[in-house]
Amino acid sequence: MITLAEENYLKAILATSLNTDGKVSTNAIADEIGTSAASVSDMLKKLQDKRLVKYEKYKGVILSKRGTKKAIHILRKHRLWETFLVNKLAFGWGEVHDVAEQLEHIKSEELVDRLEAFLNHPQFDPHGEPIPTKNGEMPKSNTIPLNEIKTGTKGNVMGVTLDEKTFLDYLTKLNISIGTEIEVLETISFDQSLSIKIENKKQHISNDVAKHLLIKTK
Amino acid sequence: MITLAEENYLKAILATSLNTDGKVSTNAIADEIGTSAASVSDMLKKLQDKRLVKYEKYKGVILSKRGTKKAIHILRKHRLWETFLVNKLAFGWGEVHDVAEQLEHIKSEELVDRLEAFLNHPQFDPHGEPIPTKNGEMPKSNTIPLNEIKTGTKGNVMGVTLDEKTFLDYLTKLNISIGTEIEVLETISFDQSLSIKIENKKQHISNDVAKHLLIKTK
DNA sequence: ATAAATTTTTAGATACGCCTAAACTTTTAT
DNA sequence: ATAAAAGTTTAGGCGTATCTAAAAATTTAT
Repeated sequence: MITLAEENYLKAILATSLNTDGKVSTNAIADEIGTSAASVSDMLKKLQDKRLVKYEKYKGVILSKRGTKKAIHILRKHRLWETFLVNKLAFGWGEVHDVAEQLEHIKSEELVDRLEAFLNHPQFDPHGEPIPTKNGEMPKSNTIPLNEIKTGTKGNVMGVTLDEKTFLDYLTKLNISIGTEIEVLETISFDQSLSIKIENKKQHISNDVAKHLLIKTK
Repeated sequence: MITLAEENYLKAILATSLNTDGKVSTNAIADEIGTSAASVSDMLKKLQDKRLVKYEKYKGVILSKRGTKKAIHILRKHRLWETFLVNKLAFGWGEVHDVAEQLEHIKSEELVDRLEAFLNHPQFDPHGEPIPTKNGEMPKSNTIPLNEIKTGTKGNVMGVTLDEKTFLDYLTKLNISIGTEIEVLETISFDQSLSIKIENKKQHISNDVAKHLLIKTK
């Protein structure tokens, strides 16, 4: 049996390895989880014993095949629940993370499969992140950040790459949500900020905002 | 903070006190939870310290006001989730209990309220049990067991009072589910068994089955 | 290349929740 | 009324997961 704490470690190792690509350090995991390096050391030994990670003292850790499968399954559940919360229960973008963090640990294959079907087999969650399939594959999306699309072209918001409440609240204020059509009218060369059109209304956003919006052009 | 184990004890004490009405014995709780009497003793002391129960050594335990509120809230979540699983995810009667037992511990007032609204404020769960309101009130239903209704009258199944897989599976076989209309044709005085009519088909059931079917007559 | 700084591990403690065995209360039977 | 039976609590121990402090290994700087 795999415990709740162990599941959180696997998830943290996966998340960290996606950023750094490769072996993950004890401290990086401690930061991600918000615990001490000592606790991480302890736990890595246990995960090693259960063959969920490959761990060498002082050298870092990577997920084993089994560990990767487990971690991706947790990620799958997390993103399906987030989709449920936003699409069915009308939660706001920023409010779902904590609840999904609890729901992702519910153990029932049947539940996950039925939930996925109930949501009509979504490929991406409300933040635009890919939802792993039952087999652990990641759907690839052909989106690009808004600040990289050509002036004069239109596209639809498919997701965001920043999960901060202040950012998501600002998007709501700008009337931007998943699916919103945006046209880039002009790019200011001075600060790379953008003039855009949403539902026939002209608006102006910083490059910093634009780069976190994933757009699918037609 | 109230732990998962503590929540399970509160739920068990509530469930047991509903059957026996009054003080609950250590052994009764141990049976309900499936643990030793010693563990129960331990835990009752902790719950006492947290003012969730009123406990006197060797004399039994009852829930405090705060404990009752907590326990009813857990029951509310359990029954709302069961309703979700059956009504939205098309789970069968017998399959939902274990999953609901996990879901009931998810902590988020917002989630519970939105879930309730999403389910259209149901008053009874798929087993016919009342779902406590946000204030902790229990909806009253005017149902009576099938073995107590007059011969020759009709009614609809509103719920069951036994939550055993073999029983629920047998009901499925008999074509009985929530809402099914049943007419009592005859009661056999020898063994109190019943001849009934469901969708124009005559069937015969034991008194033991009939007494666990809650009927609402028109 | 050696010392200093950083990172990581080990050691020792604590809280939770469970267990078994033994001791103690209460209830039941004679 | 007393002994036996049943029920309950205490004592001691175990596994999980966490912490702080100290030791060890690795990396960085001089």
